Amino acid sequence: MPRTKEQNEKIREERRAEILTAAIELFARDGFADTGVSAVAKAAGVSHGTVFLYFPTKEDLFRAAVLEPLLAWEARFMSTLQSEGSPLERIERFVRQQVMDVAAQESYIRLVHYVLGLRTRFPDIAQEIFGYSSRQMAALAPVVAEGQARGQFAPGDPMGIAVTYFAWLNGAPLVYLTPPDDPTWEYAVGFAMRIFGSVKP
Amino acid sequence: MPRTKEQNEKIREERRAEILTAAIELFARDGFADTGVSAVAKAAGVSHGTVFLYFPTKEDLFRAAVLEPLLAWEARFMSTLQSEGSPLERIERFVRQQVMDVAAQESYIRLVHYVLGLRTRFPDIAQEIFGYSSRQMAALAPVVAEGQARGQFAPGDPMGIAVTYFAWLNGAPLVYLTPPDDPTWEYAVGFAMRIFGSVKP
Amino acid sequence: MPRTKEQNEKIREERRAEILTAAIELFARDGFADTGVSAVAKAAGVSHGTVFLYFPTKEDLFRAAVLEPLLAWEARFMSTLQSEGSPLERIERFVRQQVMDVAAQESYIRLVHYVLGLRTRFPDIAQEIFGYSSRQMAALAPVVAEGQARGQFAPGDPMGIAVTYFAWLNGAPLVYLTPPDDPTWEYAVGFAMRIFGSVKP
Amino acid sequence: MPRTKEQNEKIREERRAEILTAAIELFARDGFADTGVSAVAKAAGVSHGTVFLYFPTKEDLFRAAVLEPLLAWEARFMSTLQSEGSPLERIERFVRQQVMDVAAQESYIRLVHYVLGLRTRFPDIAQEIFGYSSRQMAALAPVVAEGQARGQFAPGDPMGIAVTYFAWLNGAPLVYLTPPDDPTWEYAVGFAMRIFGSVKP
DNA sequence: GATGAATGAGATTTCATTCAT
DNA sequence: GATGAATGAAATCTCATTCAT
Repeated sequence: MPRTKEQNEKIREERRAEILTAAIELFARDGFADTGVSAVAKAAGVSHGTVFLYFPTKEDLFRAAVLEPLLAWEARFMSTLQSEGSPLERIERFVRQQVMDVAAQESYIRLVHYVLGLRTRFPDIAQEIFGYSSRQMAALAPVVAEGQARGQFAPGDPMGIAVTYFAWLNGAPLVYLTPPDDPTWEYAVGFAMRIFGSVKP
Repeated sequence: MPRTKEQNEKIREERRAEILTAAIELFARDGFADTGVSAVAKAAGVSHGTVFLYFPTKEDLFRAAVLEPLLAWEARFMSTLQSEGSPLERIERFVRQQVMDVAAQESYIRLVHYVLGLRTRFPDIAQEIFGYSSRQMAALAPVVAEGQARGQFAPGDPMGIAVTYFAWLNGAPLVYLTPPDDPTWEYAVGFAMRIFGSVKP
Repeated sequence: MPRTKEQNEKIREERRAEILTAAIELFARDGFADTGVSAVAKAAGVSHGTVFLYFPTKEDLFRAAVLEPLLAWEARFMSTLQSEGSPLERIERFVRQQVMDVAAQESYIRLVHYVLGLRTRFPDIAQEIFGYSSRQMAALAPVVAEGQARGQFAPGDPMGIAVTYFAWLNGAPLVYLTPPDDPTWEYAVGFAMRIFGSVKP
Repeated sequence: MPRTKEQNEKIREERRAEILTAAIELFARDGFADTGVSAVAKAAGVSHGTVFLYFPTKEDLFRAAVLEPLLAWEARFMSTLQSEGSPLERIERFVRQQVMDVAAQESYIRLVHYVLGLRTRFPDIAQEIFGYSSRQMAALAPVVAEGQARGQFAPGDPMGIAVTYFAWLNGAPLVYLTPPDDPTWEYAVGFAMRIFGSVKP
C-alpha cells in the first residue's frame, strides 16, 4: 500500500524542518561559506543529495534558515506589545520576552547578526531583517509615548528611545555571554528599562 | 649596490599597511571565506604572491586586520576616560568619541562583530577582542560610580551600567545606518546618556 | 532507487585500482613532486576531483602506490622460498622469480628505490620497505645455510651472503636496462648465483 | 684598491663550490622539486639571487651538482685499476676504494641513483652517468680476464662479471645503512669478492 | 657583484551541484 | 524520493626567476 498524499506531505515537512534546524545551528557557528552542505546533511541525518531536493541551492537553504524563524518571532512580540496592562507593564513584559528569547536562541541571533554584518553580501536577506526591525520599533514607539503621557517614563522622543532600546537589544548577546538560565539576563532587563527612563529605586 | 636595510624596512612597512587597509575593507564586506587573497592583493595594488610575503597565511592576514586597529583605539579611549573634567563631562566625551569612531569606521566595526559572531570559528581573535572590551568596561565603571557619588547620575550598580552601555554601543551600528556625518549619531549620544541615568531636560 | 551497497563497493574498488595503477607508473617516471594529481587522474580516466574521493591527500595516494604491491610480492616470494626441492633449486627458483619480477615491473622497482633514496623525505614508507627487505633476508639465510651444509654452496656467513644478494638485486635494474624478455635477465640469474658460491662450469 | 682579476676569480670559484656542496646535500635529501633554490642559498650562506649569478637555472645547478663529482671519481678509480700488483690485488683495492667512497659519500650516491631512477625526467644527466658506468665496466673486464688466466678467479664471462659487480655496488647503499667507519663496509668487500669467484677460506 | 622585493604560473585541495541508479 | 559517485571551478599557497637598487 503506497503512502497517502498526506503522509508524504508530512514526511516532507518533517525532513525540511530537520534540515533547517541543522542549518541554523551550523550556519550560525561557521558562517555561510565555511558550512558545507554535506555537514548540514549529516547533522540532519540525510545524504547531501537530499538537501538539494528540498532547497535548490545552498543560498536558498541559507535564506530559509535565516528568515523563517523571524516570522514566528514577529507575531509573538507584536501580540505581547498589544496585550493588557499599563505601558510600563507591557514594555517590561516585551523587553523580558525579547531578552529571554535572545538568550535562549543565541545561535540563531548570531546568524541574524552575521547577515546584517555582511549586508552587502546578502542584500535581500538583510533587507527583510531590517524590515522586521523597523516594524517592531514602529510598534514600540506609541507605547512609549503613552507611558510618558502617564508619567511612567522620562520624557524624550519616543522613536529615538525605541531605536536606542533596539540598539541595546542587538548588542546584548555580544556582552552577555552567560547561558539562558543565568540570572544575568533577568538583571539585564532591569538595566534596559533605564533606556525608557524607568529607574527602579 | 643593494638597498640599505632602512630602505627595505620602509618599503616593507608601507606595503604591509596598504595590504592591511585593503584587507579590513574587504573582510568586513564579504567575511573571511568569501574574500579571496587575490581580491585583497588587487585592492592593495600588488600581486597575490606579494600578500604572502607579508602575511604567511590568509588567517594571519585576517588576524592582523582585526586586531591591529584595536590597539590604537584602546589607547585613545583610555586617555579620554582619564582626562579632565567632571565624571559627567568625561563620560559624555568618551561616549561621543566612541560613537563617532563607530560611525566613521563602520566597516571595521562590522569586521569585529563578524569575528565575535563566529567566535567558535576564530576563538583566539575573539578572545583578544573580549579582553579589550573587558578592560574598557572595567575602566568605565569607577567613573560612573564617582558620578553617582556627586549626584550626576541615577543610582545603580556601576559595572552593570557599564555593561549595558557597551551592549548599546555594540548594537548601535546595527540600527543606525546613516553616514558618519549625519546628525543621527550626535542625537544617539544623548539617548545613550540615558543609560547612565542622565536625562537632559 | 539508489545503488545497492555492493554495487557501490564494486565501483569504488575498481576505480581505486585504476587510479593506483596509473599512479605507480607516473610516480615512478617523474617522482612525487613532479607528478601532478591531475596527471594521475587523466591517466586513470577520471577527473582530478575524483582522485581525492579515493585518496584524501596526494601523500596517501603515493603511500598506497608504493606499499600495496609490496604485500602481494612478499607472499609470493616467501612461498617460493619454502617450496619443494633442494636448497640450490629453491634459491635458484627464488632468484629467477625475483629477477624476472624486477625486470617486468621495472617502473615499480624504480618507485621503491626512489623512496629509499629519499628516505628522510618519506620516512614512514621507507621504514615499511626496509621491514619488507629484512623479512626476506631473514627468510633467505637459513636456506643458504642448509645448502652449505649439503655442500651445494661455498662456505661463508649465510646472513652476509643474503645481504650481498639483496644488494645485487637492488642494483640490478640500474645496470641491466634491457626489456624483460631479453635474455640478459636469464643470463644475470646465473651470475647472481656466484654470490652463493655456486659457479656453473 | 680594487681586487685583482685573480682574487675575483678565486672568490667566484669558492662561492661556486660552496653552493654546489650545499646543493648536493639538499638535492640528495629532498630530490629536485622539493629542494628550493632559497634553501640551497641559505645553506651556502648567500642570498637566493646570488645562486642565479652562478647557475642560470635550477636545472643547471642540479646538473652540475650531479655530474661534477663524477669526473673526479672517474680519474681516481681508473688509476687504481691500472696500478701495480696482481689482478686480484688491484681488483680488491678497486673494490675497497669504491665501497669506501660509496660509504663516505652516501648522500651523493643517493643523488646519482635518484637521477638514474628518474632517467626519463633527466635524460641528459642520466646519459652521462651511464657513460661513466660503462667506461668503468669496460676497464674492469680485462683485469678480471687477466685474473682468470692466472687462476685467481673462477671462470665466467669477464664483462658479465663486471656488470654483476656494478649491480652489487649500486645496490649496496640500499642494504648497508651503517656509517662509513662501521666494519660492515670492510666486511662487505669480502663478500663482493665472491662475485669474482674469489672466496676467502 | 650582491641583494631581496616582486611576480605569476602552477600545484593541491574543497565543495556545490548534477545525475545515473 | 533518496543516494552518493563524479565533476570542475575556484581557493590558498609555493617558488623559480627577474630586476631595481
